[in-house]
Amino acid sequence: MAERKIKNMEELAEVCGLSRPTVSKYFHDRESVRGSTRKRIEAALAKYDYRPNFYAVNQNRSRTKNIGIVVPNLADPFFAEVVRRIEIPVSQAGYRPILLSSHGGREQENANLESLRMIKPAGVLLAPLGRSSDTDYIREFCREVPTVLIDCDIASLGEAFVGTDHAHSIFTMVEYLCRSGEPPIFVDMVNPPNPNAMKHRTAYHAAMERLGHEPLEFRAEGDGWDFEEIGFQHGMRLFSGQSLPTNTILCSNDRLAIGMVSAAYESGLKVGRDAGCNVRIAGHDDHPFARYTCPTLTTIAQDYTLIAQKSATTLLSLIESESRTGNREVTLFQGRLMMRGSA
Amino acid sequence: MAERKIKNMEELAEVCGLSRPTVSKYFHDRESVRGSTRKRIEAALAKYDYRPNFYAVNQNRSRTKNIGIVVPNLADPFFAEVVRRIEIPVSQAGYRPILLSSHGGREQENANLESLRMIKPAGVLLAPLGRSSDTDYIREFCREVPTVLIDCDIASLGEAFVGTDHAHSIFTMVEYLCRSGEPPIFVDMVNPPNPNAMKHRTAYHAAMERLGHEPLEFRAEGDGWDFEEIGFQHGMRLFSGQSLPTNTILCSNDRLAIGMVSAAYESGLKVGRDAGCNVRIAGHDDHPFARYTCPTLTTIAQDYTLIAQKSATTLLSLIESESRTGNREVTLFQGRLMMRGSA
DNA sequence: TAAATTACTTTACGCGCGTTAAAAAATAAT
DNA sequence: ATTATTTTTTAACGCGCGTAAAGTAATTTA
Repeated sequence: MAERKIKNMEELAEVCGLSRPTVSKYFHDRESVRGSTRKRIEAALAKYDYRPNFYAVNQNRSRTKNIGIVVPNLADPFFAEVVRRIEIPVSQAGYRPILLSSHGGREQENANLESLRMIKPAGVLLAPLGRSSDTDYIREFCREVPTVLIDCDIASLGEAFVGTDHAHSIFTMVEYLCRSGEPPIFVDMVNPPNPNAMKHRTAYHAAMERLGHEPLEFRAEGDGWDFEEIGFQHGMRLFSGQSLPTNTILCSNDRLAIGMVSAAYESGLKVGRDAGCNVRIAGHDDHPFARYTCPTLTTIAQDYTLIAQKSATTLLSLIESESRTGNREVTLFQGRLMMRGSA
Repeated sequence: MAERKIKNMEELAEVCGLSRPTVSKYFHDRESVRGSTRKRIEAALAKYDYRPNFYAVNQNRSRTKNIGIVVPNLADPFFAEVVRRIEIPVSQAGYRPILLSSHGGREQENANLESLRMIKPAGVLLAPLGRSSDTDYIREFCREVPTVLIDCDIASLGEAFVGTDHAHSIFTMVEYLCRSGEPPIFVDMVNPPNPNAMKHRTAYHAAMERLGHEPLEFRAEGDGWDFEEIGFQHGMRLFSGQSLPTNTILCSNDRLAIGMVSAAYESGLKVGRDAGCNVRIAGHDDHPFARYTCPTLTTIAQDYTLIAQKSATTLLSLIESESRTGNREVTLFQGRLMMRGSA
């Protein structure tokens, strides 16, 4: 392929028989040069192995073609799936996605944003940790970089927010559970590290009151993101005692529910809504594995695809228009009730 | 905090009452300047909001402080967990991890490597797609960038390889299954997109022959990475007919097994090794959810932590020593049999 | 075919920092 | 206090590219 090593744009221009500014123009917009010129450059590009120096290109830009994506925890399938769906349109629009996971920690989230500031990204898609986020720092960050929040809304931060209407989805679930059997007890952690947990809790209370039932709560001890284990442990405890005031459990998220279903199985209880079942268990999120629990998990589906698409297009159009108008767009998608076997 | 905006190192040096080269030296190694000088710089840093321009810093480097991490599919929990454990030591060593997922596709894998080349990384940790990888391209890449392969070995590519001894772990599992019940049938996809699938298959055949049993295979149709669904679909089919020649199923990986367990449940079969059970199902990988299937999944644990640590330290020491000696180090960790309820 | 338009070339400066060599200053050792 | 040593300063060049101005060449329009 190569006979001679091209080390910079100057040399590429030379072998094209063109001047450097023309070649530079080409890289900035291939259509901005005459067809015959374009062909000469592309011929050279095919023959020699040259790529513009990434660092030199970006050095004098106040905004680059990078887009940051920050999520609380990549090992959580919800975020992994969302990210996957965001990266596609971002790449297609000619931007480079920079993926950062905060691993559940506030310091890491700040470090990630700090790290992004250095890169001068065109924009950032941020799924914040929520309660443990450093709101002041994020506010500061948003002033500097066009940012769209995902999944977990914080006050009035960022140019836009895209997420799920949790009040609606929890109400839908509670209403369904009440209608089809005993009213549910709500299970969550004492100090949930994940976003939206509090939203679920208050939505549950509101729903129960609206439907004329007494809210019931079980709050599980435990730290970290190992929700299945926490759900399992507390499930074992709950199912061994006689303490359950109702046969219906609504978990704040699917991962807790997955642990609970497993605990029920180990305890010899039959989960489901059919006659002969001992307990109903429902979750929230439509976790990728919710379809494969035994029985399959009744839950609320958050639309990964819509959330990802909407947030990506919102950020992209924000960037292209260069307008930071300030009228913050909030998009809430409604979750869908996935009636499966467990409740 | 700030009274005056510091826009470059020159200005920072000014407010420190120092010269730019001294400040530059500080950023390169804080210990290389006198204590009193260091304090002046750090005082200024606390007072003003300055960060060296990332692009200018790297512009003239042939190697930067970036380390690329490329995985086949971040939505697969195995890789998500490995990545999480790699990022920590990499950051601590002062490098910046650049995470890229190939989303299961060859083009994306190449695009990721291409993208990394532009960044001039100090090194790359690559978990290749395996069968669908572009071996030639990767070889080319490895010549340019110090690369350590993870999880899936390819010929003699890269400076080192870190993974699991699949032959050993499959033998361990087959031996256990044969000893404790009927010999297993091996289940995998016709065209598995994930790495190591072939390795499992040949290891299964070898193990069965060595133990004096006839190898049995079921190869499932299906495309993509939605292994649970494929396992579920074919499980439903297998369990509805009378076609199973043995009551023991060894799935090539846990995700298939998770789908199979679910299908067994839906088919009214009891999974497990106890009397009264209809079928035994085992997997491989110790997927994060293997602990929560019903019953819990017997599988082989790959040590995420060891693989991540070893690969990170190998790459880091490779980078620091600047030696590309050529004697390729291959590290295989032995998987551990996780005897749970399903087999 | 001349005029008008578009595309390209030449020249030159700037970006923020790395880096180096020689000179000056500060500190440590004698 | 003098010398030796370490640290800092001054001055200057380079990196690869963006970009702007002014001039030249090629192409299109009338």
